[in-house]
Amino acid sequence: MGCGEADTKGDARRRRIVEVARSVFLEKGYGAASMSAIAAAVGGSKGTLYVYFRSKAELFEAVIRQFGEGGDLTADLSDSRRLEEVLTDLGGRMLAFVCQPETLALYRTVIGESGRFPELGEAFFKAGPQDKIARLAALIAHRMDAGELRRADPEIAAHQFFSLCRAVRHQHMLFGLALAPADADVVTEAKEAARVFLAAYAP
Amino acid sequence: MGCGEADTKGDARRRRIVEVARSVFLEKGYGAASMSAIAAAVGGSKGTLYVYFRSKAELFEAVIRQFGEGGDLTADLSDSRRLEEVLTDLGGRMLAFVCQPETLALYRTVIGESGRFPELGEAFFKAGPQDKIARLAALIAHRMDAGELRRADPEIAAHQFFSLCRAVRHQHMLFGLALAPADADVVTEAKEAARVFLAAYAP
Amino acid sequence: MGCGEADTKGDARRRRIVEVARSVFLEKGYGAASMSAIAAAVGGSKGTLYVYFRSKAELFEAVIRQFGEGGDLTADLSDSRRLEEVLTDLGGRMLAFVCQPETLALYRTVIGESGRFPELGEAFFKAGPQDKIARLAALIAHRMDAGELRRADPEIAAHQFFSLCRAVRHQHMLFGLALAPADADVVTEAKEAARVFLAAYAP
Amino acid sequence: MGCGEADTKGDARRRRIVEVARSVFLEKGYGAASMSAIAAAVGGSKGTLYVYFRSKAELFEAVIRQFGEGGDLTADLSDSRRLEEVLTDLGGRMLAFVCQPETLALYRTVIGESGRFPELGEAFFKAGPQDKIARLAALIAHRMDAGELRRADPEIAAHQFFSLCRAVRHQHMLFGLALAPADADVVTEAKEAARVFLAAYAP
DNA sequence: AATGAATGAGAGTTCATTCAT
DNA sequence: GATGAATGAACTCTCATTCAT
Repeated sequence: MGCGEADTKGDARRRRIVEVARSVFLEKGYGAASMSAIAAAVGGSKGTLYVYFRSKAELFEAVIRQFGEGGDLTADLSDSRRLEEVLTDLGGRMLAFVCQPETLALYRTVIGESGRFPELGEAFFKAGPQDKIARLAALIAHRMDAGELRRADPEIAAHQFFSLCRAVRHQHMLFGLALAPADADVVTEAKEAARVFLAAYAP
Repeated sequence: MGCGEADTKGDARRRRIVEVARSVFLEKGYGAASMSAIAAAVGGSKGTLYVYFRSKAELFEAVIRQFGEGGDLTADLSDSRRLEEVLTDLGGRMLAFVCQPETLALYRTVIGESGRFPELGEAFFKAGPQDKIARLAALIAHRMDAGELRRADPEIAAHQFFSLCRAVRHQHMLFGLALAPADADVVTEAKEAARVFLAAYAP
Repeated sequence: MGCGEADTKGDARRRRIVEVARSVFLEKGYGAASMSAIAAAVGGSKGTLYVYFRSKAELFEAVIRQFGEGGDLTADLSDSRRLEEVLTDLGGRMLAFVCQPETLALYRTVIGESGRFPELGEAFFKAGPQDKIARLAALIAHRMDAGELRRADPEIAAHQFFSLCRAVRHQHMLFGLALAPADADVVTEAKEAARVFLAAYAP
Repeated sequence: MGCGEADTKGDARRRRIVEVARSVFLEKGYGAASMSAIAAAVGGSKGTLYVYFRSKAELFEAVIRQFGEGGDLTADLSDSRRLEEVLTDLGGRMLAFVCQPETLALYRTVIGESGRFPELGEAFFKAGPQDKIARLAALIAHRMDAGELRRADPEIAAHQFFSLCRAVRHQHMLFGLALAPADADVVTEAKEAARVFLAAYAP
């Protein structure tokens, strides 16, 4: 009453639903996750889910949107370390994030449903990968300006760097062919990606 | 009976079922594809499907296994063109293949279900991508032997090259953010991948 | 508080609910009209409906009861016009009223639910048709006394006249086979009903 | 096997479903009759209903269509009795039929849903009342030709006669205000209708 | 008096699967 | 081998109703 912000009670409930739904969706996939199962996991009734979300698809979307915030991958423009170090660091963190079981499960689910839910793939991409790519691209552009990198389209370059990071391990994991990497493996792969990238973009 | 090889009639039926099921699975995804729909598309009865496959999952697996054969991506070791040309050609063909709507749909479906069907992801990977990577690795090894490329792990290099090819367009398509590329776009992207790759692996 | 008659504020609210509920019930029918929809149309919350009415059925009943007041069909005993004219006039007004979309919708709804809500059919009939029939019967009795009509049961005669008015057009409309009649059609049908009636009851 | 007509087994099941569904629909009305209840009454599973009918609405329609066949109301053109007798007989049979509880329940249900299922009202009317009216109109036309009735539109006349038959008792029953009539009451009302009708159409 | 979050039963419908023919 | 009718469980979603605030 008289407070500045909000409907905190309802919001808390809503947040809790999204959180629980996330774990169910990621474990079972969109199709196999039932609203009953989610309601049971939340500890409420099915009807309540529909008080907060108009449909299963809408709940799923909320899960996806909330997920984009994960993975703190700030690329600091003023970072003064040698570029190789910066890229290895950034690539390593990104790779460790996307190899986490939960992230991987989400990635799989979103890709699996993108054909039928086009807005969903878009929402996920914009909430997650796009942002990270944009920040890396800004860093790359910065270093191009500084003469440390050959001039080229920084966004394409950013895509390439991230793809190189995910070229082996993550690709295998996507298909269930590899387990989560140890920290050392992540660094090795990021380093290798940085090496290829820097050779190609040396000024 | 009395023939040398096979139960040809039953085999033909089986093949037809797999073929039809593929199109249904790819269009709707595993969860949303119903056995009824498949039976109707085959032109037979639902019961018949169960004569050939013990369950929906088994039929799905058969579909995946049969799929690996697509995409003629032979990398000819004796190809005498300059490596840049060979890579651009090969990368372009690979990219064009994986951007086809059907291939993309399969890719999505397999990735989407890999968490729940681990053997399936493996079966797909082995029947498809692995083979192509192995052939490219052989080519790369050959050129390393010839001194055209710096010595390194040829399999990792192969993964990197394919990842570079798929870095932008295919990545976007996976999430439904881009339409299928024109032929020229494919070539451009393959060329760019070859450029980065060759810079990194110059002897 | 402190006023002579009533809880006027609550009464106003109650009246408003009934009014809004009517339109919803008539549009959707009893079964398909949801309390949510009614609450939304009223602009209040679902809970409020239950403050004024113990159940959906009770609200429905209130709607029906309030409806009888429609249709100004006074039959003036002292009307000195020729009986044919009076009947045509009266029959025409009645027919026009019952062919109105809202009246028709109510009629359908009440009839549809009369099997399960017997008090409801009765309430409607008494609030609506019965009254009109009684007034017509009084008029007919008056004219019988005056020797203008053969002596007979005036109530049966009244029923017959109204049934004759509704014999064709309204009957078709009930089943969705005809649209609302133009004014001229109404007059024609009322005139025909008066003709048959007068021939049968000529003294 | 090798028989001339039909799929008798499936047809029998289908007929049984329609028959059972009819009793449930008439007892509860369309909205309140659930597919579960119908399945239970049939003694099968809900899924089976959907083998024979694509939806609840379609099953309902089948019920209505099958109902039209009821009520043997042949009007024999060569009937040589006096017209009054013929009409009393015919009107009485019609009235007895429409006052049967089951017929009345159907009538109510169809009218109640006609606003939302316009094709349904039409289907019912064409399968039932229309036919009876047409036959009576033919009889009336025949007697007009014979000079026994004043010349006029025979179809309107037929509507009027049936409406006169239903003017009192049936009208009350529709709203749950009267019980089913005894046989004698039916005859009385039919006779009265015939009297009014003949007075109006005397040559 | 008014709210609106919460409920749980039950709606119509679809499905993978079975089995007698 | 092929069928297709039958099943019953599970699905998403809606509803009338209640109750703490």
